[in-house]
Amino acid sequence: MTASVARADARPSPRKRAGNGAAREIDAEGVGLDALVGHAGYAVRRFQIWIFQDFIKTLGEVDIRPTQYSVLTVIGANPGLSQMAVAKRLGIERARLVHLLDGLEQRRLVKRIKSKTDRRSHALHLTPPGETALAKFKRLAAEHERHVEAKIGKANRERLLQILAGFT
Amino acid sequence: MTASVARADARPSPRKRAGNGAAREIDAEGVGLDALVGHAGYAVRRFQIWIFQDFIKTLGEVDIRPTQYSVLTVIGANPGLSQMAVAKRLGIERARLVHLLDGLEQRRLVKRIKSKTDRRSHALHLTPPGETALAKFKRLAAEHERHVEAKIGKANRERLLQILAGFT
DNA sequence: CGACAATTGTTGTCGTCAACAACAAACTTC
DNA sequence: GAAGTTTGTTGTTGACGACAACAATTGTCG
Repeated sequence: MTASVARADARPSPRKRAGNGAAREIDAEGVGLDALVGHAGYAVRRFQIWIFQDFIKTLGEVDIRPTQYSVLTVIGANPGLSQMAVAKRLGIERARLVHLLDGLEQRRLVKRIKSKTDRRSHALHLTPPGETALAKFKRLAAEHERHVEAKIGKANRERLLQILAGFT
Repeated sequence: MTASVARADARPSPRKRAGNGAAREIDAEGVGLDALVGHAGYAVRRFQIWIFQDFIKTLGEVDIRPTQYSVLTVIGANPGLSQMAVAKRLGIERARLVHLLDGLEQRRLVKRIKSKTDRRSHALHLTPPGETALAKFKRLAAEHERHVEAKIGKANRERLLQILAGFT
């Protein structure tokens, strides 16, 4: 079993009300995370929540969420892609992509064009206003990225991208 | 607009059917991610999905998900915590924690004990079988962590934990 | 050629999760 | 004691991942 690693910070920390049978630790200061501190998944989850919230807030004025941004970016860089290709590349299920494209198409950012060579599939394109809008989205996304840099540091952000490059 | 950075890899790559008005890029090889490669959020999201899937699979035999594990770990390390304290510490909404605890209590892993000093709050404790079970969960979680290490490398995993330590 | 398998887009359901809103009970503050 | 706050609870909404099933179309292979 190895030795137990029960408490992460051994700071005495002035307890609020260390009652015996009562609920302790009103604030989150003296609460130890125990084994959680050694788990990459926990840190990654918390960071991902923070980063998405900042993205959503920064792109709030244009009402674009991270997934929508990723879809638009890939279509913009690879016009004519099929829905399957986009879904595969982004790790989105094709069933989910249907709804995403429905929304983007209603907003006149994306067009589904019936393919001539394969009548099952749709060739995805940005509309002219979609191209203009995407340019603005990219500027806002770059601003969001600067928030990330300010939060964890320039070098750390680049190291992070390098470490996780295999998952993109 | 700066110069467009449309394709990430400039490899010729034998196209499947580079039709003009047709859907291209059946497989996900030649599809460029464009601006997404520079976004930490995208890489983090993909990594987080992978890491959670591995966690769920590795802890599949005991049917414990990441959030449940984090709740059990914190309660185990800080017996008597209130629901508010756990929710705050883990960044979970207290409304969500209610359902999580309902499930854990039905499985006899956790007990809600009415606090004497504050009759609103509950003091959270692991049951004896809960303690035993958590020990097993921790062993499985450590195994999952070794999967992470095998995936991104030992040094990279530690660097990652260090970079994201501020979010725990 | 023609039957059978595979693919593409679509619809639907299910479960997880974050974000709110509202509420009763209990506590705090003044 | 009245007003405001906190705690736990219930409910709703929406994004999201995971499946399953289906029609239309295409590919395969005997």
